[in-house]
Amino acid sequence: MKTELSKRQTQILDRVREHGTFAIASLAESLDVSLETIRRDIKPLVASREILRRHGSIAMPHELGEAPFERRLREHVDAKRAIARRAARMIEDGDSLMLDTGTTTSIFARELLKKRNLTVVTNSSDIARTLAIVNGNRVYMAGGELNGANGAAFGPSAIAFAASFHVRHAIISIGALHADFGPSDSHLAEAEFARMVLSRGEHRTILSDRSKFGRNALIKVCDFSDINRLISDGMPDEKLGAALQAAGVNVNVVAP
Amino acid sequence: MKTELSKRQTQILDRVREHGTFAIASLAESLDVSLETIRRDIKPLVASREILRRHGSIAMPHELGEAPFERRLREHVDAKRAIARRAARMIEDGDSLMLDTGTTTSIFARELLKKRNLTVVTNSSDIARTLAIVNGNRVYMAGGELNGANGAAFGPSAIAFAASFHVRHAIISIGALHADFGPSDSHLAEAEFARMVLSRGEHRTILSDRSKFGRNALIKVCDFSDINRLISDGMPDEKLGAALQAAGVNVNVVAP
DNA sequence: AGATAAATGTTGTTTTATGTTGTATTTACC
DNA sequence: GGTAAATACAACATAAAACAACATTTATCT
Repeated sequence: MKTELSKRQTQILDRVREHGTFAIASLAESLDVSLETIRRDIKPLVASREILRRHGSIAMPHELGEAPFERRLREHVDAKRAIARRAARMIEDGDSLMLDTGTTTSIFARELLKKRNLTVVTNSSDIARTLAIVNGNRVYMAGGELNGANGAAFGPSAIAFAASFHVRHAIISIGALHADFGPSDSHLAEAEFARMVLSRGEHRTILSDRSKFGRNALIKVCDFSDINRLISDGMPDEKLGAALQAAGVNVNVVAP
Repeated sequence: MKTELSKRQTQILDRVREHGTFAIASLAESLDVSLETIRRDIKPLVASREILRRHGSIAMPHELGEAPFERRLREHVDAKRAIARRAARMIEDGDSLMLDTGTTTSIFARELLKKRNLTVVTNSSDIARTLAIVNGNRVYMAGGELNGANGAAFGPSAIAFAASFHVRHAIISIGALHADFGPSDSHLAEAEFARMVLSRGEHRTILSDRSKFGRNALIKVCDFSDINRLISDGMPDEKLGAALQAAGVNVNVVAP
C-alpha cells in the first residue's frame, strides 16, 4: 500500500509544505521536467490525501487557517442545518441547555442565535464564542487545555465543571449509533463528557445525521433508555427503530 | 461534499469577517478577477450560510443579534490591524503567549494564524476558538461564566488558572493610558486579570491604539515599569512619551 | 551487447476556470 | 410611482490545464 517516494516527489512535498501551495508549472520548470512528469508524480500523493489537487496547482490539505473542524462544518450542511432547526424548535427564550462539542451542535448553536436569554453550558470554544456575547445569553464554558481537533475542553475538570449544573435540555452529537451497541464514540474523553451532559438534563436529545446509523465506535456513550429524543435527517432501519421505540425514544426525522 | 476552499475563497472570507461586509466590485478589483468569478466563488459560501448575500455585496450572517463586541471589532480596524501585525513580528513559531480579552488582542489572534505550534493561554472565547483548532497550536482557556460583553472568563478562578502558567510573551489591551495614572481600565475584573497576565510573561506588551492616549479609566492596571513595550498607531504626546521613556518602555509606532 | 522494462516526453483531445456579452432584476432617485 | 443606473443571471467564448494515447529516452538485467 505504501510505495516509496522518489527524490523528486520528496522535493515536491517539501516545497508545498513550505509554501502551502505551489503551481504545477513552477514545479516543472524548477525541477526541469515536463508538466506530465509532475502530474504523474503528484498523482499518488493526491490519492493518499497528502496533498490537495487544484487546477494548475497543488496545496496542503489544510491551507493555513483552514482547520479540519471548519471543513467538517461544511460537510452535510443541509442535513445538519435541518436537524439543528428542528432541535431549535424545542428551545424557548430563557431556556437552559448543555451542549457537547461537535459539528452538528456547532451549527445548532448558530440556530440558537434567534433565541434570547439562554443559559448555555458547554465545553466547546466555538459554541461559547457563538453564543456568549449576544441576546442576553449566559454562557458557562468548561476551561482547560483545548483539544486541537475541535477546540473543546475535556478531562476530569471539564466533567466536574459540567457536574455542577442542572439544565432543561442536554443535547449531544454522536459518532455512531447501532441497534445493539447503542450510541458510541471513538474518543474516550468525548464519550465521558457526553455521558455527563446527558446526566444533567431533564430532556436528553441526540443530534445525529443518518450517516451514523448502523455504525459502531469504540466507546459506548449511554443506553438508548438514557435519552428521550433523537433528531436525524433519515429514518432508522427497522432494527434500530425497534430498539429506539423499545427504549421509549422519541424520533424526529427531518427533510434536508 | 465539496468542502475545500480555494485560496481566493479564503481571502474573501477573511475580508468579510474583518469588515463585516464587503462589496463584490471591491473584491473583484482587489483580487484582480472579474465580477462573475467572485459571484461563482461566493455561491457555495452563501449556500452553507457562512456569509449573507446582499445586492452588490456580501455580509456576515449575524445581523440577528449583532453584538457590541463584534461591532467594536470593526472600529479602527486599520489601526488595530497594523498594531497586530507589528506585534506578530515579535512572535516566532513555537512561542508561548498569554492574551487577555479585547478587540485589539482578538485581531492580533487572527494575525497569529500565520504562526505554528504556539502555546496560548487566554480567557477569551473568541481568541481560543480562533487559535485552538489550527496549525498545531496548544490553547489553554480559563473557564467559568463568560462575560456577556466580550465572551471572556474573569474572576478568581480565571486568575488562578492563569497563575499556573509562565510564558514568553504577555500581551494585553488597555482601556486608557495616561502619563500620570498609567494604564487603566474601567472594569475591575478585567484589570485584575490583565495584571495577572503581565506577571506571568517574560516580555510584557501593551497593544493600544492612540485613541486611548491621555485618557483615564477607573482602575489602574499596572505601572509603566511593569511593561517592556507599547505598540500603537500614534506617537504619544510629550508628557506620556517622557513617562514611558523614564520607565524604560520600548515604544513602537506603526502606520495604519 | 541486446532485449526489455521503466520513466519521461509529445501530441492531440477534453475539461475547467474565467471572461464576455446580452438580458433580466433590483435598487435608487426624482 | 416611474425611470435610470447598478447589479445579477444566463448563455456562450476562450485560453489554460488536465488527460490519454503514443513516442522516445533512460535504466536494468541476463
